[in-house]
Amino acid sequence: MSKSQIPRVTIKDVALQAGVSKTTVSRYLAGNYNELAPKTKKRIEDTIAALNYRPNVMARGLKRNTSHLIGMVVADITNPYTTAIIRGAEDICNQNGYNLLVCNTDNDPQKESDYISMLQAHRIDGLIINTTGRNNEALKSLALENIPVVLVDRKVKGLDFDMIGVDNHSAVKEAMHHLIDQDFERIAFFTEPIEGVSSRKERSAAFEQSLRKHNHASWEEIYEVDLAKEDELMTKLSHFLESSKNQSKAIFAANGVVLLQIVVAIQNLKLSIPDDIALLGFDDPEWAIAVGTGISAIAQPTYEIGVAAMEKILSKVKGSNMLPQTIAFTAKLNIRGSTQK
Amino acid sequence: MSKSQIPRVTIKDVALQAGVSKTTVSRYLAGNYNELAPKTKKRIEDTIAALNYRPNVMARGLKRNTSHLIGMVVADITNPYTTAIIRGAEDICNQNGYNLLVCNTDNDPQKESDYISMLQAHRIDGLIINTTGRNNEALKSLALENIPVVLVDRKVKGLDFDMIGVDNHSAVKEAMHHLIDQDFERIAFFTEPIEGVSSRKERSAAFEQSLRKHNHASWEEIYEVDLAKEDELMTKLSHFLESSKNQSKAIFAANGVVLLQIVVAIQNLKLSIPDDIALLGFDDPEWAIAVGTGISAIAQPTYEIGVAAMEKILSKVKGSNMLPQTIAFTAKLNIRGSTQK
DNA sequence: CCTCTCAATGGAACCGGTTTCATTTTTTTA
DNA sequence: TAAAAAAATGAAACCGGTTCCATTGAGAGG
Repeated sequence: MSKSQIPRVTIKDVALQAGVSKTTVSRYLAGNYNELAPKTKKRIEDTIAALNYRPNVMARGLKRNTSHLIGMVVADITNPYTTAIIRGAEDICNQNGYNLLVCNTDNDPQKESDYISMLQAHRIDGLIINTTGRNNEALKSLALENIPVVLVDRKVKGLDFDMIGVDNHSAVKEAMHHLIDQDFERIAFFTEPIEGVSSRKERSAAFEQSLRKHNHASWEEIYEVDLAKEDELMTKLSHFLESSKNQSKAIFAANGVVLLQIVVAIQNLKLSIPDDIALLGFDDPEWAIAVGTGISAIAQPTYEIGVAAMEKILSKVKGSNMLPQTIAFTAKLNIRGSTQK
Repeated sequence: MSKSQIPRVTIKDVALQAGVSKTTVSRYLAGNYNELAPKTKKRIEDTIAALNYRPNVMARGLKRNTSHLIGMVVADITNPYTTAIIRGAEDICNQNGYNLLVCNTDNDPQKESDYISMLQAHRIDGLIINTTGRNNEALKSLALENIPVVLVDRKVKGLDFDMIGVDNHSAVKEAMHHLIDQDFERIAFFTEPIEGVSSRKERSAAFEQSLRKHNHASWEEIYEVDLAKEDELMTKLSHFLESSKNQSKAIFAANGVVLLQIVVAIQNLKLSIPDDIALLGFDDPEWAIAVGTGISAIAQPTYEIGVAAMEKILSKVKGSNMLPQTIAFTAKLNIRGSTQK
């Protein structure tokens, strides 16, 4: 049983009540006060307040061909990295009178594709995306329709879009410098499956490169772990531990999610950080400071990344046609107890 | 300099190309295949694919008076509690062909009010809100326009809406039972300012009541902390510690955010959990298991709360007129090392 | 063969704004 | 004071769909 619909107040109601035409009200709404007689303006103002009128964004959007909606497609909304970016983006978005449509893909290309379609149907004015990298065609079709796209964290080969992220190479290099300084005999790199994800690729490549440059023996110890598979992390971790018995060792976790899983696994194995094993993470979640004597970690300026991405999108929405650029923020290495002997 | 607009393909283009009327295409879009000759259907299908046509949701919404948008207003999007709820809500939302507009208020009533207005302008079909409790009029105006509202975590006096949350009273009682069993001489409750927030009120009330029932001395030790103020937590924590010198003691953190801050503070004071001080939290963030020997915590079924909230909203959007109800999930107490002597 | 149904389709109004262009009113200027 | 210019306002078309109602055509029944 459906409820009776109460008709909402429209521009026509306001016009009638104020004794002017729709056109005049529309001018008021657009803020063209200079075309309005002061007393007319006042009358409309009062009427709007009295009727509690709120213009219908869909009607406006239909005519103007703009929705005042920005789409944000993220791979994992429960990841603190993601939420910090959303927060930054959302702040700027809000300040500019836009709203944010947030979509969570769980790194599933199919979901991502569906979402892009839905967002397109909503005629979003712009899209910020942390993409799986498997929907290039869909993204290109957005671009064809002149909807600006900004990539966050992950760039995609063959797509010439703006990209906001951090300088993964320098950050990893600095961290590795620190680890190598501490003379660990073995250093392993744990990451989610690299596949086509640019940030994972950059980080693992920088890891390997650092070790090679120092002629360190561990340069091949990159473990790719699918966290969705129950025991995979523990299996690979055990493998590393067994192969490095009686050697001093460290693990470099490629992002915050992996870092947490490794901390938990180490806990379960009743090992101690850093005595049995040192640990360093890319991403510096709030809790890193609270585990043991603190976990060394690379902090990304996540809020700023979100801000930058939204600013870029909005400038394009408003007509800028700067060429696509890659903005790489500098990440900060925070050294704590977990990597100090 | 604004770019030249490429006109998007519309229903008219499809109709023309397929050699039928807009009406017929519209019927196809609505899925009324039984009113279509099979070969007509096929022709439209092909044309849509060929032109890569995607119907404009705004045009549809304007006529149908529905946006297929659900608003979600949250107090703190960086809180894992919040993101887990969003994730649950989003999953259901997506499965039903709706999109989620996420707004982050930072617990600021002004921002909340602005957002409700914006969402109203977008003609959202429903609203899920974790409210500051200071915008009752705005929420009532939504209800007046027949837009269903579901409250999450916090109910508001005077607003007869559906509400999804947990049974705070039972959860706190169970946790207190555990703490009292452990014979702590002093137990303090740290919470963000209670103000009008129902969940905070319920939890602190249950805390006090539990202690009174057991004639425990600590029943007045409720500390309200504004985390935005730099030193407030440390000041109040020190106060508690000094007043309980040489006594065994525990702290009950009223939510995950407070819990994290307390862990960090204890860390800074170089105190040990649970030897110097025991700790238990409402909310069981993923990292709780990884701090020290694990932090005892009350886990809320956050994902399920999000799911339930969205299901409730959608059922109302689709016409259900069940009376408002309060759904209280059962929280689960996970006892770990932090409260065991 | 002619009506009668019923399936298939189209025409046109409508949703609530914006925008173009014309018209009315007011002010300025000669 | 009349003409010209400027300011204020309104009528109507439009945005891209949906929906009501009318129309067409084919097969059924008499």
